[in-house]
Parts: sequence; C-alpha cells; structure tokens
Amino acid sequence: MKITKRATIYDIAAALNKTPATVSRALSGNTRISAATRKEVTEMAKKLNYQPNVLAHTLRTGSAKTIGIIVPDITNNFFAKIIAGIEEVASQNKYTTIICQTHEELNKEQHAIDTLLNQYVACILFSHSAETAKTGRLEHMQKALSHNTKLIQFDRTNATLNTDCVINDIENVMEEVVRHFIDQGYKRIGFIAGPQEIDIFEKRKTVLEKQLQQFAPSLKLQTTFFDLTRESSRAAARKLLSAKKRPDVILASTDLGALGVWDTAKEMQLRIPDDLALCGFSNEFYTELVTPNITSVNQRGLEMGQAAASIFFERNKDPKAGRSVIVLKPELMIRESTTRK
Amino acid sequence: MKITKRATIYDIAAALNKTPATVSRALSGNTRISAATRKEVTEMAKKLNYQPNVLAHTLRTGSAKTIGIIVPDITNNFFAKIIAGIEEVASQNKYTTIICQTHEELNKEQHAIDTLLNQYVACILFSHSAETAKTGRLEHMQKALSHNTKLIQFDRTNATLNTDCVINDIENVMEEVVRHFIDQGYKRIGFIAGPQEIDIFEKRKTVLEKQLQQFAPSLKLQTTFFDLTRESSRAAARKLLSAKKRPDVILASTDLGALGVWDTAKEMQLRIPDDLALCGFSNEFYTELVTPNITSVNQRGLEMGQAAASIFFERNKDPKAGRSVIVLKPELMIRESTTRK
DNA sequence: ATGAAAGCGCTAACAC
DNA sequence: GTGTTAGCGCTTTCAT
Repeated sequence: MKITKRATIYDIAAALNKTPATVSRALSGNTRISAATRKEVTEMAKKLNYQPNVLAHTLRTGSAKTIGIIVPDITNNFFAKIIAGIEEVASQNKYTTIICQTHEELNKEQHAIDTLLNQYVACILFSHSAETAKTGRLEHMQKALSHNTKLIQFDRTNATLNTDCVINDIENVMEEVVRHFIDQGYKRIGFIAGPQEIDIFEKRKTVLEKQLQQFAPSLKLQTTFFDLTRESSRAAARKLLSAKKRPDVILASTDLGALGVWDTAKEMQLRIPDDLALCGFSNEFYTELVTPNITSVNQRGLEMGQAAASIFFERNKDPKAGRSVIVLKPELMIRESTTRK
Repeated sequence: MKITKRATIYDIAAALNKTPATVSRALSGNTRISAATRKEVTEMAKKLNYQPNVLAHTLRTGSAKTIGIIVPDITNNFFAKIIAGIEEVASQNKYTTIICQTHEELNKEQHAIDTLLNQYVACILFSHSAETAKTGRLEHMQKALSHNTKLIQFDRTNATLNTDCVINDIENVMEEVVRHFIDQGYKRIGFIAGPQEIDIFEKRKTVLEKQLQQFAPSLKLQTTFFDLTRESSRAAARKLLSAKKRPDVILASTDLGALGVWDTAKEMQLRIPDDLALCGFSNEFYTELVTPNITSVNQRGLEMGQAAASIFFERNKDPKAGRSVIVLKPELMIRESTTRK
C-alpha cells in the first residue's frame, strides 16, 4: 500500500509560482484577489486533489466548523432524533458534529466538555446528565463559557447557565393529558415522578399538580419517585398499586418508566387499560409496539435538534441578538393504554 | 464573562525559566530528563491548570489518540451497543472516539471518512452502509488506507478490503435456529432475506439453505427479499403468506424485518405463534416487549465493540502481527413467537 | 540533561 | 492584488 501525502497550499503555490498566502486567499474567498488567479488556484487545487487541513485551520483560527453534542444516552430514541436534527442543520451549513455520551455521569460530562474544547468546537449543544443536575456542578460548563464557546441547552436545562435553549411546552400538553384523564373518567391518578433536580421532571410534577387543582380538584393524586431506570419504576408502581385504593391511571415521567409500570401490571395481573390505564412520556418507538400500545407524549426530537442547531447559526449571523428560548409544542399520542372509551 | 486563555507549555517554561522543549519532554515522559525538573514541571502544570492542546499535538505528530467509528445508524440498538463497547475500551486506553452515521448512504460514508482523516484518527472502525455494499465503491476506504489509517471492520464487512475484522459466527447459530424449527415441527419455512450485496445478509441466506439441505431436506423453503425497512418487510411477508401453502414459520434477517411480518400477521389476523411462528435477528430491545415476544438472535453488540477496539490496541503493541479475524458466538434467544411446545 | 531551531499547514497583519 | 513574515502549540532532530 503506497502512502500518499496529501497536497497542501504549499504544493499548489509551488505549482503556480505563487505564495501560500495567495492560495489561501483565493481558496477562502477573499475579495482582494484577481479572478484569474482564483481560477488558476481552484483548478490546480482540484488537479492536486487538495483538501484543506482542518486541524491546521482550527489551530490557527482558534475555531472549528464543528458543533459538539452532549447527550445522556444515544440509545434513547428521543436523543437519537435530536442528534439527527442537529446533524441535518449542521451539514446544511457545512459544519460537522461530534457526539458525546455521558451515560448520566458527571465525570463523563466533564470529560466530554474537555474533549470538545480541545477540538475548538464553535458551540456545544447539550442536555445535561442526571448526576450533573443532582450535584449542581457546573464548573465544566463555566469553563466552556470562559473559553468563549457558545452553549445551547435542549430538553433538560439549567436555568443558572442562562444560555439559549430549546424546551418543550409542558403546560399545554399536560393540560391535554389532564383533560384526557377527566374525559376517560379516571378518579385516582398515580404519578411516577423523575429526579426533581432535573428541571423537566420537576416541571412535569408541579404542572401536573397545578392543573389538577385547577381543572379537576376532586381527582386524587398520589406521587412516587423513580431514578429513571425500569427497575426503580417497577418498585414505584408496586408502591402505588399496593395502596388500599389504588390508582386507576398511572402517569409515568418517561416511557421507560411506563414500561416499569407495565411490567408490574403484568406481574399483578392487572389488565391495561381496564384495571389500570397508563401513560408515558417521549413517544419511544416501543410505545406503539407493546400490547396494548401506550399513550405517550411525542416530544418532537427531530424538531428540537433542528431548532437547537438553528439557534447557533442565527446567532452566528447576529451575535448581538438577545437570549433565545424556543418552546416547542409536544403532542399527546392517545393510544389504547388510556382508552376505556 | 471573562475569557480565559489556556496555559501552554510556553507559560510553564517561562514560569520556570526553562525552554518549552524541556517542558514538553518532562510532560511526555521522556527519559532523558532529571527527576527534579520533571517534578517542577508537573507541579507548575497543575498549578497553571495546564491542559495539552491535542490539536497542536495532532498536527505536529500526524496522529491523534482518537478512534473513528462509522455505523449506518446509531438508533439501532445493536450499533449503539457496539459503540458503547468501543467507547469503553477506548477510554480505558485514554483514547477518545468520534461517531459518524451514514444512514445507509454512500456519500455520507465518504464524507465521514474525510471528516475522520481530517482529524488524523489513529484508526477507523466501521460497518459499511447498504449503499456502499450495493455499489461496491471502496475508493474512500482505499483513501483511508493510503493515508496510513488503520481500518477495522465489524459486522457488515467487505472481503476485498482484507482488513482486521470482528464478525458473528452465523453457521453455529443458524444451525441452532434450524434445529429449533425442526424441533417445533415446522414444515414450511418462509425466509425474508436482506440485500445480498451485504455480506451478512448473503451469508444468512446461503447458510440457511445449506443447513436446511443438510439437516432437514424435507422442509420447504421459500425466500423473498426486503430492503431493510419495515414497510418492505410487510410486502415481503404478504408475498410469502399469500402463497397457496403458506409457511408455518417466517425467519426475517433483522428484527425490524420481523416487525414487518408481525404487522402483516396482525393485518391478516394470523395468530403468532399458532398460525405463524416468527424469528428475527439482533435481539433488539423491543423483541422482548411485543406480545408475543419475538425469538431473535443476540449478536452481542457490546462484545463486538470491545473486540473491535481491542484489535486496534493489540495491533498497536505488535504492528507486525498477522490479520486478525475475531469470530463471536451469537446466542439464540428462544421466545414465545416460535414456541408452540 | 537541556537548549536552539525548525516545522506540522494554515491565516492574518502589514507591507508595497 | 500579491508577497513577506510571524505564529497557533506542540514535538523533534541536532546540538552541547
């Protein structure tokens, strides 16, 4: 196998008896260059199969055309969709992306920031890990800001960072959920809440409480918590279902949580939705597959990713624009698991 | 927000009245350095919160401690597991990873190679896209090789590249499948084959045919094809099931394919497994969730990722070692969809 | 054991 | 409009 050395602007310059600076200018669309040289240079570049060395460019300019993405878990369909949305907008703008997973761990998130700062990414789009939320540690994010790297948060956000962000409108969709529950005649609602340090889970809880009080003060609400794993949701469900008067519907803060309830219902031989109705959050792929299929909230991951990336490019055009907070409208997907008719 | 300039070896050198070269040597573990200076340097580095600039290092040395990963789709649980396996081994060895998705498209795969070569990744671990297999275009891979970048293939591989690779032992597990079918008394087997340009799908077909002939020549086999989408699997299933004598079991080449069959069975009001048994490939998360749950082949993504990354690090230690082909043993997960008892 | 100097490939400030 | 020069931060001969 022959090792090819890739062509540099020096090679192009040498071939044309010009200087590297001229070549650089011609290639980068600098205006003060004659049409003739520009043509010569681009042609020679093509002939030599020149490809710019992004590393050198980045080192020199201090910024790469790269967007860093940090998510808790790429296996989660919601995050995978967000990534797809970001990638789409990024590639339209000739930016590349680097994806990092935290697996909900703080130190992996810190490490991800280091990796991305090392790459001089132009900005970092992220949804923080559970541990980050729990510990409230934000030094790594401050560090990114102090290195002049833009931060944009999506889904799970931290208000103290005060960055641009893209979030879901929980108020509206939760109202839909509540009305749907009222509509179906449910009297006792079991709620499996996520870690309250994570803003979205805290909101899901408080908004639910507020709206129940407002629209259906007679409904009973019982709340337990889980740590986002399926196992802990099973435990939470068991707790709710072992009450003297058990709930007739359980709302779980995630679809994996709903799955835990589903497990427990099976275990306790409760039929869904007849004995127990069930609703989740995220509209994961499998909510449509299980029997009965599970009512869930479609959080529009693709749009969220697109929106987050778009904020970055808009801000690039107009750096002085104020903070933008994009609020998307999730959609309640009513399925069999909550439909008794 | 105050912008912090990160410390460089120059800062350390200046603070100690030494040269950058000395600092570099002290930090990189060069032997010809006095214990005293090494101590001084490391302490000052810590004090100044020095973090090496990987870009500069990479540009200078021509190689980064980075592993590039290219997969068709990170949403696919199998590939997500592989990525997790690679990340695990990589981070143990202080390497970072860059993940690229091709969405089964050739031009995205070519672009991914360019991105990774631009990053001077030490090696690229990949499973090629359907379109790459279909078109047989390998120039981008040759290009990587000609830039002296190691390539390691996993799962879907291309023999002409002759690289190290990690694959699944289809022979053994397919024999298990066939014996299981015989065991359950199935007489007519419907097979939904994947694109035959992709080696694993070609193998699944030929091995199945060979083994049926060998172990159960009396069984009837009918084969149709699909393009890896759920929709096309539905069409394939309809074709199989509309035959005068329809199959009593369908083996699909992927789990998504099995899902297509499942859709069609529902549509045609065939009960699984009583009217039609069903088996998939990959052991996706949802195969356990649907009712009845679906028999599938666990392809051990995590181990595959670990193995692929390990090959790279082994080869780094011993560059002259011969080509390694690691063959993993997948596991047949027998579930309700094929069990009539 | 340490310093001096060159260079990875590119861009940008300053000349003319 | 183009050339000259310096430098992003690091490593690596070649000196001594």
